[in-house]
Amino acid sequence: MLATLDASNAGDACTLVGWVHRRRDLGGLLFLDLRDRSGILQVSVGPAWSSAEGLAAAQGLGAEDVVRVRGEIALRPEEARNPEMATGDIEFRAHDIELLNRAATPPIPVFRGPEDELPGEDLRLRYRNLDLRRRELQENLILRHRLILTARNYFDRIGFVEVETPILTKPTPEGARDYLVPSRVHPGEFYALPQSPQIYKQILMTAGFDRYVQIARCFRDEDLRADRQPEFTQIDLEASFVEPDDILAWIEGLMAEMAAVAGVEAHPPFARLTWAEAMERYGSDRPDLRWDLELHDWTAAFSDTDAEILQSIIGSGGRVRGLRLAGGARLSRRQIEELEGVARKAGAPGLLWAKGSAEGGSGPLARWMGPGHWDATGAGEGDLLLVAAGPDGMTSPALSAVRGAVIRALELPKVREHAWLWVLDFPLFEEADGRLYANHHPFVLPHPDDLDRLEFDPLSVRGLAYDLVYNGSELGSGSLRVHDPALQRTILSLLGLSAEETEQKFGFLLEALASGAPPHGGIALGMDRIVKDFLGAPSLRDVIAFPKTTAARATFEGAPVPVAEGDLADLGIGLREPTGALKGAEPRDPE
RNA sequence: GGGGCUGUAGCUCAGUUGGUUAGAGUGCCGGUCUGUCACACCGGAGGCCGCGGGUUCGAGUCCCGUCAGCCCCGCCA
Repeated sequence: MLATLDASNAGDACTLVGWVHRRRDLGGLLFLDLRDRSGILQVSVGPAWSSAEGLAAAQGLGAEDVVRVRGEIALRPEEARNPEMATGDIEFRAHDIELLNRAATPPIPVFRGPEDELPGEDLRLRYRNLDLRRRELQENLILRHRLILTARNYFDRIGFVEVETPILTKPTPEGARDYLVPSRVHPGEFYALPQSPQIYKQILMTAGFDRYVQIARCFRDEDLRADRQPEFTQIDLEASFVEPDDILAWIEGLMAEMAAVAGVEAHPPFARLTWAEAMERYGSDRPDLRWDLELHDWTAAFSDTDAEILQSIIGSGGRVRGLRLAGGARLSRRQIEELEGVARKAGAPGLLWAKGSAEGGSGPLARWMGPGHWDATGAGEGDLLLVAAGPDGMTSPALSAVRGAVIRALELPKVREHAWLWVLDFPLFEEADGRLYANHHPFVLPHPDDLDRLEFDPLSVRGLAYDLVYNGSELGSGSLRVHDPALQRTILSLLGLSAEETEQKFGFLLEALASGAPPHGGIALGMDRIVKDFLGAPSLRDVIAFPKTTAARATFEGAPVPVAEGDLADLGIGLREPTGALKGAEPRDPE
């Protein structure tokens, strides 16, 4: 490894291999920066120590050529040392140079000068092998490797067994769209790629693998985001005879070890909020607690208001909630309008605001406010109130979005650099289109205190579920699971599944639960997000070797692609609109 | 499915109100150069202005459509 060499190696004769990173030809003297995974070492080529063939070979080299150099490690002359460079005290005096493989002039540069911008992301993905030669991406992937290794060692040490589960699985009726895989042997029938190993790991519990872990690849056919890829990696685990605190403690221990590897601070035990507290104080189920700004409920204070709009909202069960920003009055009208835009985008009809001033205040809300209201909100001169009124389902997401925006607008100081948080007791169900949906998935164990309300007030039932949140990013999600087949049937029927559907779709799970299933629970952590957030990288693409584009394409190899009619026929598949399926990705080198 | 931003030389970008022959840096090619390290200097090649249509005497520039990349909403049990 080139960059592990230093002055102590001076005088060593050896052979080095690597890529030509850059060439500086001074005429009589010529320098090559030789690169490998470890870094860069300067190779100097000159008539005093290089063969005529070596000189000639060096003159013909270009960026990214692969070479083998025979020579000797030497201390650089005092005045030619480069303190900016890890190997800047030494150089490699080449005797002979052998070109192992010529590189075409790279379409995107691997070398990046101090003021060079990165090439466009489309090109970086199209020529991913070149992009991956850059030190930054190499370090990201190496950190990822070390984090996975840390996790595997950690779980091995505390008695977990890694078990692989199938990639060809059964389609799931709820949740994300499945990637489907046609069966050749059974034309017209399909496997699905797993959205997670959820059911398999529960079945492993019934099989007696009481501590299971897997670095599992998962697939969801949904639209992408900067923090969402269609295939991703989870640290997936499940254990029998556990309480939530067991899982939380294990994960806190894991995160402390992984964070240490990445140079991130994580000091268990982590903060805990119930879901209800998180929604009340931050309007979000994954609040970023690097800032301590909280929402307030001023419904009581405004119950006597003359503002008809507030009166009618309060009268219909809505609440008046908002943020108080010390010194926020310095925000301009225009900046506040931008915050209103943020609130509207998050579903609020608007945002009421008031600036506190010596004259009594200004802004649309201020005209409805008397001294009692100012006292109740605690706002004084120079402060800003941002208020939303309505049902919690509207004000929470709106004010959460405003909270984030105003933190940026006012550049509020962080109270901590690394904010770890558990969010507990999520509702078991949510309601949409007049029916129930599982909030997390249908296997979450209801909170024992709420069990008696399951059938007549299901929306009030909490689950024994927990999310791990780091700096406002959801890193993991888990729960205790239902192990009683009767309870599981009840929950599936609440979700609208008939007895027949239940048997057809989940019969194998229910059968396993009826075979002597231990109480069990687990969690799944988003491996890609952990690496991304530990690095502070802007996108998951920076921590995945071969990511997909936002349109779920792999542009390096060019997937997906249309397939030949005959291949489809073998699978019993006919295309409805063959022309539509044939547009798009073209093979890269169609020879 | 919807909204937004971007697309000009291999790469990163500039290009005025629509007006002559579309520029810069870098890379590439050729040359000079013995201590460079973003080497320096001299010379050169390199353009379907993403693609298609429209408006106009005239379009890189305006309009419509489309493709690609990115960000967001929906979606992500």
